[in-house]
Amino acid sequence: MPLKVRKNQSPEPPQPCMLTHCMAVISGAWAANVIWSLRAGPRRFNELRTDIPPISAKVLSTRLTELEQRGVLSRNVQPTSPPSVEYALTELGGELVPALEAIVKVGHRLKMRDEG
Amino acid sequence: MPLKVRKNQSPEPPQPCMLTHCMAVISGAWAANVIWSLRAGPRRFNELRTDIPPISAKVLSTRLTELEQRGVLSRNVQPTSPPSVEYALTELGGELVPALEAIVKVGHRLKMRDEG
DNA sequence: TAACCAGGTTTCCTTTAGGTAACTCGATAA
DNA sequence: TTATCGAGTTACCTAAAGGAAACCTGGTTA
Repeated sequence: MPLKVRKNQSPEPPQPCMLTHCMAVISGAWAANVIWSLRAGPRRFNELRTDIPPISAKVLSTRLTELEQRGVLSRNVQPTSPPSVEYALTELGGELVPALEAIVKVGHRLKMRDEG
Repeated sequence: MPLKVRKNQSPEPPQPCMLTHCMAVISGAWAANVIWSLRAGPRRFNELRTDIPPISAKVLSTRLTELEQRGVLSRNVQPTSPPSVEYALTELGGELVPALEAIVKVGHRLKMRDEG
């Protein structure tokens, strides 16, 4: 007799599409780090590069464009000379911060486990 | 005069490596969905496949192996016939659930924004 | 007038993650 | 004895994401 596929025991139907949707936003290379870096305030392009040394200009640029399109951050050009460009989290972007905090917390435990 | 690179204003030094570390765990394809599916209790291989229809056996198998190695879930074989294999979150895995809940929450807001 | 800065873009290349599909294996049911 | 099931492997292929390095542009300053 074939095994029955048990109904998933969750109290309410889960929403995997929401999960997938949001994961798509934060799982691009360095996306989470960019958001994390912005959580304390606006940051310029080259500041982000020094915050996240291994990121290349190309990937940073790609990621910033993506995140802006998704409404997570805003880009605004300061009319200074030379003009500088500031990136900042939007309100929506700010809502990602608690999620990332939770992730960092688990990161700690994972590292403890890996190291001993 | 070159622009100064402002110090990042965060109150405490951020821990981007923790973030990267943990993101590595949950950002593989369908990894978050697998964990999400297990949050309500143990699940068998084929149950996970029906929970997450687009996942292929190969990727599911890869992901389960990875997640087990990282201590996020446990695998145990029930001596039934045919033997069935149950996957369940470990305590460490359980700590990822609040993070995923936070992510789902933002997923909702992202979707609202995209749709209307 | 040559070099430098900020903030990118472009080109090119490589890797690798992921998808498909076919196959395995031991046990059991028809 | 053939088919089915659960639980995976294995082989193969491809798209696309990411890295490196060079280049660009408009202004500035040495």
